[in-house]
Amino acid sequence: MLSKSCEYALKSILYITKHSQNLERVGAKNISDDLDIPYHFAAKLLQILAKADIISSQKGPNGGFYLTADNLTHSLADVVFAIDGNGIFVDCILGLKTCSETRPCPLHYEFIDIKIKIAKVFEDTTLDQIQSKLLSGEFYLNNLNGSCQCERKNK
Amino acid sequence: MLSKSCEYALKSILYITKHSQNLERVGAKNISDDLDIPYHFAAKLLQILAKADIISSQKGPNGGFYLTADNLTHSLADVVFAIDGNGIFVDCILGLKTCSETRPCPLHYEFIDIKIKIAKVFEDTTLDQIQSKLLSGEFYLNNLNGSCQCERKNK
DNA sequence: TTATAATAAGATATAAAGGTCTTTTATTTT
DNA sequence: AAAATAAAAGACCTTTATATCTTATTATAA
Repeated sequence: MLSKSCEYALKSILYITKHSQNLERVGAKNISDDLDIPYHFAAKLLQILAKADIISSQKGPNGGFYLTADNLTHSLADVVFAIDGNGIFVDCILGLKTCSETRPCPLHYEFIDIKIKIAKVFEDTTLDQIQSKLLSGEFYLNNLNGSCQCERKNK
Repeated sequence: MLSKSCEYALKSILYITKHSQNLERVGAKNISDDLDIPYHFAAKLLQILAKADIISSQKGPNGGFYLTADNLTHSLADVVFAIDGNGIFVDCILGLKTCSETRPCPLHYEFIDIKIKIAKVFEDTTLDQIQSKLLSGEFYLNNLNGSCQCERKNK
């Protein structure tokens, strides 16, 4: 559905949203540790998001990533678009480039609805709107450790 | 959304459904040519579908792939399952293994609905039900040739 | 008994994912 | 103000997974 990169990017920005109020900064290390994302992979994705002005960053001691009031107005659709592009919102389910109203694939009409729904979920989820929900603790961003963690690497 | 393998497999079985009535046989060559699928890739996928009893095959001259009355009762969900597994129907959008009702990710409830809808489309599309629709010619399984075919290989 | 077409195993290419190292910039600390 | 340090930015490399190609085998109809 989404690339690993995009899953990581979404989890990361949700993590920042939860852990950074009032321009507090969160380090890439914290993000990668808490969400089980390879450190340099997370760093790269955060760079892309920062360049796209979706998140803000600060170098140096006590630096890290944070969200300005403007950043908080972004939706998760902006993140998906920055990492994976708009494929999930528009591409033909059978991968046909010329699939359209005038030349529909056999699943075209059914998947128009689904793709609109998917787009709606991501577009409707803006960071400022979801922040309080995240803080309430009723949602989780990481897997359980221990028993269920089938293949945990020691590094 | 789906793997390339799965896109190819779905297009192939829809092609067979359209071009094989009364146990007529369709060659892997025809399928691969008409749908722009690498020949041996198509052949491998068709093997998997044949082994899973989703399609039928016949070796030798005038051999090929075809659909029995029993094959025609299958849905596209069976094809997706045989090639990609059930991930698209059940996996967490953020890739969390432990995401569930009791430990939901921030997008869990929104995507439950979407995944059910996706499953429903594939499950509801059975080959016998879609066959007449395919024969009517209102749906397309391949891209247009020529102008739009950005990077056509000569082989 | 020959040509045809599916079956099968395995090799190669390409893309995605993950890792190493260096550079830059900002903040401390002295 | 200068030096030390922390953390992001960036270039590049390795590994793994997916996609594609090569070659050989087996079954069957003519």
